[in-house]
Amino acid sequence: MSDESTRDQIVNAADRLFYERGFEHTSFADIADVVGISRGNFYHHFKSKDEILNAVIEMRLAATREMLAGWEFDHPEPDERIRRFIDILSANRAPIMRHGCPVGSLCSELGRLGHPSRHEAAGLFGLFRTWLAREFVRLGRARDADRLALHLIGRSQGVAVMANAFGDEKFIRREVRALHAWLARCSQEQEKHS
Amino acid sequence: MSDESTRDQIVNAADRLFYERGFEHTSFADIADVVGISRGNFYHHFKSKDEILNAVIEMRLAATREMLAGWEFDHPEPDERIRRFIDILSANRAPIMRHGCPVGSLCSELGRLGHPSRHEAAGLFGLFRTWLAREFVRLGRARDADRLALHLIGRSQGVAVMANAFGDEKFIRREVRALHAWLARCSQEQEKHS
DNA sequence: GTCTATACTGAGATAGAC
DNA sequence: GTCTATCTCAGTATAGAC
Repeated sequence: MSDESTRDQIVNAADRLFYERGFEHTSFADIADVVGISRGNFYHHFKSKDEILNAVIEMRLAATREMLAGWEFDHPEPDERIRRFIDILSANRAPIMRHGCPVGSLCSELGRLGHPSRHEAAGLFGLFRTWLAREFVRLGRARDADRLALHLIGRSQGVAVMANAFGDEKFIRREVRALHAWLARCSQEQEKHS
Repeated sequence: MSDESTRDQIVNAADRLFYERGFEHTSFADIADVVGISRGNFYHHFKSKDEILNAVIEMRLAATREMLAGWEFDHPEPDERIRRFIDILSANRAPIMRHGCPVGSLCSELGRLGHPSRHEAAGLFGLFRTWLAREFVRLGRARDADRLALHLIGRSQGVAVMANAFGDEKFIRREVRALHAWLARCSQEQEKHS
C-alpha cells in the first residue's frame, strides 16, 4: 500500500471522497490532505479535476469488470450469479445508508452538472445492465432479458436512495428478500415455459 | 404572476434552479438573474443561502400536502388515490429524465453535504410515506401498510434514477405499468383475505 | 517528483447610498 | 425595498525553486 504510486494514491483517495462527499464538494485540498501531498504536486499527475474524475471512472469500470468476472468464476448458474448482484445491497448496507449507491449518486450528480463525463459514469450502469441481461438470457428469459436487467438495477437504486434518506437497515433486508423472491419467480416462469 | 412578492419570486426561482442544477451548484447570481434583481437585494429577504433552502423545502411541503388533499378530494377509493401517486412518474417523465426526482435528488445531495436541513428534506418523503400508508390501511393492508408505502416510494425512486441515467422513456412506461399491476395484486390479496 | 508561493476566479456575505 | 461597491474566503490552476 505505501509503495503505491502517488498517482494511484490520488485516484484511490478521490474515488473514496467522490463517493462520500460527491464530486463537486470534494476539493483538491481534501484529496491532497488524504494522500499527504501538497496541492501543487497534484498538477504533475493530473492537469485538471476532470482528469481525476475520468481516472476514477476508469478505475471503477475496471474494478466492476473484475468483480463480475469473479462472480462468473464463483458460480456456474445464472441465478446464483444474479443473487450476487442483489446481495451487494446487504453486503454494503452501512456505506449505502450513509452515502447511497456510488454509481447512482455519481450519475445523478454529473447529470445535474451537465458534466461531459456523465455518459462515461452511466457506463457503470451499462456494465451491470449488459452483464445481468446476459445472465437472464442464460436463465431462459431471452425475450425480456434487458427489461429484467433494467428492472433489477432500478429496484436496487430505489433501495439505495430510500436507505440513504431514512437510514433504515430493516428496509434494506426486507427489499433484498423481496428481490430474491422476485428472482425465484423469474426462474420458475422460465422452467414452466421450457 | 408579475405582482408576486419579490420574496415569493426568489423562492420559486430557487425551487426550480435547485431542482435543475442542484442546491450547491446554484449560486445567488443564478437566482438573482432569473428574478431580475441585484445580488445585494437578496439579503434583504434572506440572511443566508440556507434560509432560502428552508423556504424552498417549506414551500414544497405545503405544495405536496395540497396535492395529496386534491387527490383525496378527486377519488374516494384508496386504490385510485395510490394510482395517482404512481402516475406522477408518467406525468412528469420529461423533467424526471432530465433532472431526476426533485425529492430524491435533494435528499441525496443534502445527505452527502451533511447539510442540517437534510432531515427536513427527507420529510417530503415522510409526507408521501404517511399518506400512502394510510391509504394502504384503507385498502385492507393494515398489517404491512408502512412496508408497502416504503416499497412503492422506493420503486418510484429507482425508476427516476434509471430514467435520468439512461433517458429512457419506454422504461418509465413499462415500470409504471408494472407498478399498477403490483397495486392490483395488493388489492386482490386484501379481497381474498376479507 | 515534490515543494512553496501566488495568480485568478466565483461564491457567499456586508455596508451603506438612494 | 433595491441598488452598487466591496470584503472574505475557498477552490482551481500556474510558476518556479529544490
